[in-house]
Amino acid sequence: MATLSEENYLKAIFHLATKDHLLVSTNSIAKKMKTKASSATDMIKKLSEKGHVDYQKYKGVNLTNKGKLAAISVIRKHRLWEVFLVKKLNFSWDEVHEVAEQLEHIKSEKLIKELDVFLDFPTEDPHGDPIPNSKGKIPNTKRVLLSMARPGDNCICVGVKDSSVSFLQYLDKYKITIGTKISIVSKETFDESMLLIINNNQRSVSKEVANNILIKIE
Amino acid sequence: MATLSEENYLKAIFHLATKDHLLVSTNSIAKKMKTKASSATDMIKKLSEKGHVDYQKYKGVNLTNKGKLAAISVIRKHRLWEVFLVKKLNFSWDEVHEVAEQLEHIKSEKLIKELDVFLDFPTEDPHGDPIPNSKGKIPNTKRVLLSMARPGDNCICVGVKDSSVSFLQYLDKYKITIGTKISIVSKETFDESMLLIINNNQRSVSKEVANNILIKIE
DNA sequence: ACTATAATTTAGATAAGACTAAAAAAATAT
DNA sequence: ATATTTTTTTAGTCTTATCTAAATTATAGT
Repeated sequence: MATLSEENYLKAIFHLATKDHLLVSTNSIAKKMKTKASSATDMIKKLSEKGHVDYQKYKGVNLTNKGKLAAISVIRKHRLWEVFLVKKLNFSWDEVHEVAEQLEHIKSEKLIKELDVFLDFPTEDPHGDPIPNSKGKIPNTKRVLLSMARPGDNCICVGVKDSSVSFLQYLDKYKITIGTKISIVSKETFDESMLLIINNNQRSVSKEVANNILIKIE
Repeated sequence: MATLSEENYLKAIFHLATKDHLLVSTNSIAKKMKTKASSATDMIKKLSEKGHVDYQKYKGVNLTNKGKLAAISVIRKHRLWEVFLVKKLNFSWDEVHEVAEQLEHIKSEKLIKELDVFLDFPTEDPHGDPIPNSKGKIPNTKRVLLSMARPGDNCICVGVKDSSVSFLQYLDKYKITIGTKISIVSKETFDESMLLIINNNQRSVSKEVANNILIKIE
């Protein structure tokens, strides 16, 4: 059974590994965990001994199947708790993360099974991220970044890439949430900002914003 | 802000202190925490430095007002979570303790405030224990032990003193729960066992059982 | 290919919370 | 009142997870 700290590292490594880049560097882990590289190395060694990662000195780490399942289990809990907080306890989507970071470490098979039932088997968390099922399978939501859409496209916001408080509050301010319809008017070649129609208002968003909103193109 | 371990010690000290015996010994704390006396001494020193207890070497500890409020806050969370688990997630009363022991340490003012609202401001947990309010006031439920009742008394079970899994499962087996009506037929002077009528059946219970069921006499 | 820089690991230290063994204080028994 | 037992504290060690500083390996630039 993984400790709290081990679970957090596994989650970080999972989030850092991408389809084309499965090898995760010590530095990137340290940065994500907000610790020093030496601390990351220590933890990597422990995770390696426990069979959660494959580790080659100076090269980086790869999650093993065991480690991947452990990470996904934590992510499942995190996202289910987020749904609970928003749907049942009146949290807003920018308030849930910090609390879910704590709740995700509660150890009880029954708890998470029953929570899933109670919430009626949600498939997405309040930021539009998919909730892995109890077997560790992550539903495949084919979403693209708003920055990929082209003038004339009609889109629906289905999630966010950046779940930071400041970004979520930015979205709230302009009444952009999951389900919001977004039409693309034009895109500046100079700064990649985009002119949109949102809630019947024209609005311009920077490339930073467009790179962090996930959409479905109709 | 108290650490997880500090919170558990504070809770233990609170439960050990009684109206007539406010001074709690190192040994009793160690026993309750299932550690060694030396570990208890270490923690007592830390709690003392933080102003949670008054400590005199070799004499024992007393919760300060600050420490008492901290302990009650943990107990409030524990009991609210127990209500949640039973009422919303289909846990039985013998399954909740272990999970609530973890949930009680989640840090979020809003979480516990909203949980209270969501549960409609419960005043008792599934074992009949009173839930302190947000100010730290514990509702005064005047309950007595079944062993205090006398032949002829008609009582209602309002709680349990011992919340161990084995005792709660014993009660389930004989269909004794909160709200169950209990009439006292007689009491043996020899072993203090009691003859009762419960759910229209005569049943004899040992003094150990009678000493752990809390009742209200009608 | 060689040097400078960046990334990674090692070595040694620290804090929290636990432990054992031994010392000190308090309580109990004779 | 003294001896014995129990309780409590102290001293020193261990583990987990962190840190800094130094050493090592890898990468990039010329």
